[in-house]
Amino acid sequence: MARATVQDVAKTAGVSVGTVSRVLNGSPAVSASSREKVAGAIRQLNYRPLASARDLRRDRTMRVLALSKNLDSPVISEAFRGFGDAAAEAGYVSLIAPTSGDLEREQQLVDMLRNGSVDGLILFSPTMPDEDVEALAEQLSVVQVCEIVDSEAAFGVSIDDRQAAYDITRHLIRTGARRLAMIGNQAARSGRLREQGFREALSQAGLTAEQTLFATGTFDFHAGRRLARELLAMDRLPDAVFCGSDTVAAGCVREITDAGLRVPDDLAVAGFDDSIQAEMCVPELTTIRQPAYDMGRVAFQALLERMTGPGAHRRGRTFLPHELVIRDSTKIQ
Amino acid sequence: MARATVQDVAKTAGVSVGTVSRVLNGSPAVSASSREKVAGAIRQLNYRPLASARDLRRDRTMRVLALSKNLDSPVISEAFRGFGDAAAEAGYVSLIAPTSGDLEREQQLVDMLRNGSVDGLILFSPTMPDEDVEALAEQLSVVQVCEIVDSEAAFGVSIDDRQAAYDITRHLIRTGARRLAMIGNQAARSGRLREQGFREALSQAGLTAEQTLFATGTFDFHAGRRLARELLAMDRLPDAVFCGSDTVAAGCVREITDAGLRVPDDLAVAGFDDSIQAEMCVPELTTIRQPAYDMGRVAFQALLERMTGPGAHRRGRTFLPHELVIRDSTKIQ
DNA sequence: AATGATTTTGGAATCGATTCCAAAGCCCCG
DNA sequence: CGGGGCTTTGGAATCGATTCCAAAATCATT
Repeated sequence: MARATVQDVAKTAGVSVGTVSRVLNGSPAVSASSREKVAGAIRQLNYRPLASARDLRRDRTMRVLALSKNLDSPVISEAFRGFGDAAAEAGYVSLIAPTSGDLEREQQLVDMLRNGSVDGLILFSPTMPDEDVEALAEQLSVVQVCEIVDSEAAFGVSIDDRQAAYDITRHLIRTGARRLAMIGNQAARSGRLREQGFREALSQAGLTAEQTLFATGTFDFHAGRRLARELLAMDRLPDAVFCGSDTVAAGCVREITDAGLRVPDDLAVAGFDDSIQAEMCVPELTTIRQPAYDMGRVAFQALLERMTGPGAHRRGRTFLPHELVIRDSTKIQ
Repeated sequence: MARATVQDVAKTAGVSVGTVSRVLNGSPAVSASSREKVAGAIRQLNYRPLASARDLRRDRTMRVLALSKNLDSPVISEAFRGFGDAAAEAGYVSLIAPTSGDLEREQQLVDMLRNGSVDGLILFSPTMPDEDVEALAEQLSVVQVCEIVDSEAAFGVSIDDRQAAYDITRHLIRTGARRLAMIGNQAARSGRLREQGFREALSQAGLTAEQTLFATGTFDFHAGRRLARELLAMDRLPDAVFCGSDTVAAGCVREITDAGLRVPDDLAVAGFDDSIQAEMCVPELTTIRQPAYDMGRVAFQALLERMTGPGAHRRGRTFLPHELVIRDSTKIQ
């Protein structure tokens, strides 16, 4: 029992393929009686228009794709939810694919945009070099989220990572910390911006970083533990450590606690993202809330504009407001 | 600058479209000189075959899709990694889309299989009724993972949830627990199987459940806390509580600890999944390891068989071995 | 050099849905 | 009843890549 085609429906309904197509696409130029006959035939044959044929003719797919390294990041999963909701409202199907940081896999997925498998692309954390992102955005509909290449061609949505790191570092200083350390991720552009904000806040207070550690491989709970161990091995402990993510901060807190020290009394810890991990941690983490859901929504809006909008593409970045969330992993006042 | 077509490439290379297509598809029936000319033209025009045209003609897309409620579950993200790796090895592109438990969204995504946007579908946690899954699997290539409808037509991969719950409950009993409680998720088929295993282990030991609580909305950290509060309000505390997920167990541990009680001395806690949360928890959780990555791989293999295999489809379920991971949230010996 | 076998090529037909154009059908009004 | 305008319809052309068939080119052999 092969798939029914528009021809089969036309024959069954006793009309022409043109009429069937018109019914399918809600054209008003169809009589009620034809509409009914076609609807009946469609039901009878369990007909669905073949996507590839439709896409070929229409020259668009009504599908958009998001690429990220991982799926298990709370920020990404939340941003994708916003993206997906906005996409659905506009009649688009949204898909996501993890690249695992593998360039070849990423290329294969980006090719889906190049070969018209999807109409638009969201990049969360590209592995490819910046100039490739730029070249891609030059021709096709691409929007970056969280990690943004500062480019003419590409459009991006994120928080102001530098400012956010600045804000939370200032909070650490305000609560009395003088010897500050940082555990960051230099592999990510956002990580470098956060380092910058961290250093600016310090130098503005007349301080310098006591220690800055950067993960080499993954930036996760275990990395947090490992790097915290290095902090604990220092001759004189810092007062506070700013971590580039909640997950890493949680690892940090865990290692400190296991060593018999107390957070925040012996060593304050600050995270980033305000993911569920910040609340699961004991003590709960002071962190920066990223408006991930909204970032996703805004990203889709920008993508839609690029896909359908007039020639003049909107460019540059959009920064959404972040929020300092103060909890018990840092000292009071 | 419109997209180049196979016609353009043919003209530029000075050959026919047939030859271009043969080069694209690596047919041996092309002379070296033609091959070179075509390769040059492709590079010059930056040509990519249009997916929709190719898919239409070939009647397949080399794309597969996975559907799940959420993205942020560690089991799902890991299973999808296995699925994606296996897919890539076979030359398929794998995509994932969250449904948010919304039936309409799910239908729209399932339609991607019906209308040939993808060749196969993996279902992690369908929202649609069982008979719909079955009807779908009757006609098209569908494989279930984790949550499996026990059907003739559908093929599925999971662990033996009943047995796993039985095993971990027996461990609780072995370590001295007599008054056991459970916090589960009756909304999921796997949750119901786990409840069954829990009860079987109890009755085999001549015990009955002291308390069984089920989440009504989401099954997450906060739900764990909320339900743990109910346990703590009982006249006489249970010895141990089996939770249907690590995340919920973590919430449970947190609530118990905040109440000034100690895990496992006052109340032992067991989780499920062996996700990173099990290690982030203090004390770390005794739990059941699901071979999520392998489940994903096996699921793709099954899907591939359904997509390309001969008429006789493999049916039924495949159970992969789980593993009891003993940590500090349960008593020793 | 001719013949046959083999390799390589060109180009038309095809996949299925959409769209455009012309023709047919309908309605209304004088 | 005829004709101008409107609605509705049929069907061919189209989107771009693949594939099949026949023709052309090449090669080998005598």
